[in-house]
Amino acid sequence: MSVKYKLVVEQMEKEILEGKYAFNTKLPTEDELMKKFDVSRNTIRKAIDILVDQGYVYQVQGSGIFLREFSKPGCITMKNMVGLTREFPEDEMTSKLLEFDLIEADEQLAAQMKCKVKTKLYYVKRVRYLNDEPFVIEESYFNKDTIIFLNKEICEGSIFEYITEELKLNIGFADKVISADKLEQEDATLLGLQEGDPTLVVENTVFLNTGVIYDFSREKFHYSSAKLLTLTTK
Amino acid sequence: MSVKYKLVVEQMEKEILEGKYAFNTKLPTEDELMKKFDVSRNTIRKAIDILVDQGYVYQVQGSGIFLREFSKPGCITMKNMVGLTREFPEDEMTSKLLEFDLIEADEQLAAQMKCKVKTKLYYVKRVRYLNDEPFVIEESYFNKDTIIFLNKEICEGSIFEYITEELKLNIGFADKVISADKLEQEDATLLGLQEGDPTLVVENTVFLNTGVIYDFSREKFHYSSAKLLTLTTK
DNA sequence: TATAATTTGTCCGTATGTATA
DNA sequence: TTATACATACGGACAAATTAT
Repeated sequence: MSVKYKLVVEQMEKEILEGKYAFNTKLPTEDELMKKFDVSRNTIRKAIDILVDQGYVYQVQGSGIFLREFSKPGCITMKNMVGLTREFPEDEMTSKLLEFDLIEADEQLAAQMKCKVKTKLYYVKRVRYLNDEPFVIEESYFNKDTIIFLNKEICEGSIFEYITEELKLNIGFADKVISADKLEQEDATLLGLQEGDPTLVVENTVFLNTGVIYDFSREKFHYSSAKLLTLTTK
Repeated sequence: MSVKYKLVVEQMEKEILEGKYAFNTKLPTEDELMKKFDVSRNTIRKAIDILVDQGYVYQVQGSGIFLREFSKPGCITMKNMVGLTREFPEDEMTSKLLEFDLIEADEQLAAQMKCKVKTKLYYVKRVRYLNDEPFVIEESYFNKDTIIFLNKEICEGSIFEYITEELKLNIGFADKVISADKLEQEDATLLGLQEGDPTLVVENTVFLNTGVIYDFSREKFHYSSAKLLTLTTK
């Protein structure tokens, strides 16, 4: 595991986060980066492409590579597939497992997860707290055909790590549908809000790299404390 | 303007939209695409990268290129910088100009647009209707230093086209911060909703390719008819 | 204002590694 | 195990946009 462009990305990301460059100032040119990392131009350009995609930098033809203002404070960046633990390094993120069950897919779930009706699914409901304040309610459905085993203990830790490290599955991509809605009584109570108050809803459909859906989840965020960030590039 | 990889993207996008391939089925291999379009492997890979980014296809090493289920019906894809006219080809999108003014930036706007207080800004407030139903309230601020001229007529057409075609400015990238909020009385009326009802809010900060902010806008969507879609790739 | 140098963008060819079928 | 197909990496050439002279 010594992919050159990834090493370049990691090193440059580190330098950027350490504050080595100021916003809208020039970074080293591609030529200089080639010499610095002793790799080809293609490798540098591949690494820069990733940094552009992640919103760290932008390039201007004929001019150079510039630092972009990134990470609006308190925002959850949507570029990550899953797991918001790392988004708030300064804050304390805890979670409480409310429900854990093995159920069968009804028609609606089967349609959303592109599986057959009555397919066995693990159902997990959690509330996550940011500095002891309720932040998001999370309901997940995992297809048992792919996630062959799950239990409460795993759900109280990191499901993501279990899937990638233990089951050695390769997560590929995800769809996220974002909307707003009125809270029902039960969810409102969990978030410390009133029935009918707004909530920011994110529905995730998560695929393995093979195109198989293994997870569908619905997150209901506390409307006044959650902000999502997406970056677009040309 | 005959950039090869863009021609490949356009042609493949066309074939995909015409339904030439079924979901999760294999597309031609990179090798076959090279021959079909008579270009190098790098050019094919660059084109495929874009199609992957747009959510059309995914690649599996050693296996092939597969069609991904894209475009959830009725969703606004966030991959586009600006302009939702094209998102609803089947439906009729109209808009009404509510306010047009030349104002001066207060402290908050100056901070958001990274300009000096009292910088001249064009202020535009519109409501947009989807099939005659109110869909979104849009408030935009354009920095007059960059957008040197704007009038009501332009605002009633496509501001985006005016900026790119007439002013020949090169739009580079955008930040989008998504949240949910309670509607105030005035906005609720415009959307045909009640005060206190939810709204899906998107705040856009739009940059030229040089890193200069020329536009800040806030969109308040009708909570029950608007859904945003973001796609993540590894 | 015009020209040259700099810097990124596009495109080609080749070789080898790695995952999948 | 072998063949296929995508992933990584190198090199070179020229075009286009910006910046410096």
